[in-house]
Amino acid sequence: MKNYELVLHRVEADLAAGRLRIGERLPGERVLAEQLGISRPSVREAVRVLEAMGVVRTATGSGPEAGAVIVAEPVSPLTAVLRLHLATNHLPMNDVVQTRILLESWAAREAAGRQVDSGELKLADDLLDQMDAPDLSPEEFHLLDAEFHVALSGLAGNVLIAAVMASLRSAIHGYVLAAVPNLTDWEATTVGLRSEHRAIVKAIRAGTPDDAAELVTAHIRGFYQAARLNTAP
Amino acid sequence: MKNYELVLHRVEADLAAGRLRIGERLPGERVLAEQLGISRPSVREAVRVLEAMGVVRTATGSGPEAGAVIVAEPVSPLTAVLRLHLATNHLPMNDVVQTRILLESWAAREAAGRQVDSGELKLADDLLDQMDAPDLSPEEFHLLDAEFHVALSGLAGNVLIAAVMASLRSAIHGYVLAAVPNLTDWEATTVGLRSEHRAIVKAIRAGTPDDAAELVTAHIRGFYQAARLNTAP
DNA sequence: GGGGGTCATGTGGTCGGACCACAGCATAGC
DNA sequence: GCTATGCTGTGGTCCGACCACATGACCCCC
Repeated sequence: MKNYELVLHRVEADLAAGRLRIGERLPGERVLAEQLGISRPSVREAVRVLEAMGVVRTATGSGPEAGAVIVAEPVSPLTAVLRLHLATNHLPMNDVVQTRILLESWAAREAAGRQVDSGELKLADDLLDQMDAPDLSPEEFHLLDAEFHVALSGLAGNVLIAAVMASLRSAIHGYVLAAVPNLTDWEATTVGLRSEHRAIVKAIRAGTPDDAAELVTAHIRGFYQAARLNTAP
Repeated sequence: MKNYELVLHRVEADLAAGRLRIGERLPGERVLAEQLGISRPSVREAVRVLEAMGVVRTATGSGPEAGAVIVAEPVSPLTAVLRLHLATNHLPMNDVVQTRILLESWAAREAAGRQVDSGELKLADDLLDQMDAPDLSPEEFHLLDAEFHVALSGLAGNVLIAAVMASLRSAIHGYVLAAVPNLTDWEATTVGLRSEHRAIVKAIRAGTPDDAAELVTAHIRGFYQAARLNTAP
């Protein structure tokens, strides 16, 4: 067993046993090193891994915000894993798109089925209004688009699926932007996407699960076909 | 920008550009440190993160297997992220179960729909035969069970979904085992699970997607209800 | 007594150097 | 020709030091 794994196991056990809770601080690196009988560099390697896993956030200085604070941020590590494995070309873009369709159509169906109240839909509406601005760059448009889709996924009330969706969108953001030139007509594309978004929200509000799921599926599939993103980048 | 992030960006860029391929070796830590003008500890922190992300595998010694070799192992990092966030209690077990049902029923539907050839089903059959052994411990049984479910998910041909499924199973393995005492009758449970497994494979082989998906959904939901695992641990 | 500036303190961030264990390979010796 | 030994390069670990930063206590001046 490598020394830095001692720290990982210790922290995981402390979390599982409730000895460490979100918002609390990890012991200082020097203290942790002495407690476990290992060196500070070994502790640091473990803290780095925990940081990459979205379990701690480190900051310098003093005060309650400094040090290694326990957080629960699952999106960034999932994003990192996906991005890196997309980069190795051993994760076909087509599989990512297929997963998006599966998760998002499910979320839309769930949201429509459980009759979300209009307060939850307000964020989505606001985002759609922002996307109506006439002079958005592709980058700005897609950031709002991603936020909208993530918000929709959140309506289903499943933390894990929402996190995976958010990380999927973040991971492929660069690839999507790079594919914009493949579109024959950017303006026409945005008009279509905008009206499809409105239709999806309308279906969820109306409480018609099958319609909502179908609209989402067609929406995603249509864009990736237009952008020719269904093959490995 | 922290120094170890220099290494991460450098490696990700090299992967994306094809300058680093799977099976190749990362430059030595000392070399990397000098190339980027940073210290070896900083490089080591980055390598640790890459290792945790399933992108490199490190080993001591010399020869082609030693050093930091580029690999593509998405399951272990996903497992680690899920396990850690389950430990923080900010990821409800119910959401994980719901995700399992969604992914696995989809995979079963896909597999049944595309008429997998019997060679691909042989692994699943073999695992089911092994699970018929009369004196399996709960631990052994669930390991085989997990392997069976992961194999099924693989039949759909989506690398990402198969990886997520495998990591879900690994992450909850401990929780499942801990819940075995909740079952009123372990023997009767295994008999039921075994026959359900056979029925699922039969439906896939018969090419009846709706049946396959429905059987998988009932199978998973039934077990978690019996084991009372639908609430946070 | 109050207010503002200054320094002590503790945090992570970084560095250089050193030594160890390990695996493979070149080479010397038989 | 074969074996055994040492050389080489790899990651693994440690030590000690210094830096940048944010805070809070302290002190001086008004």
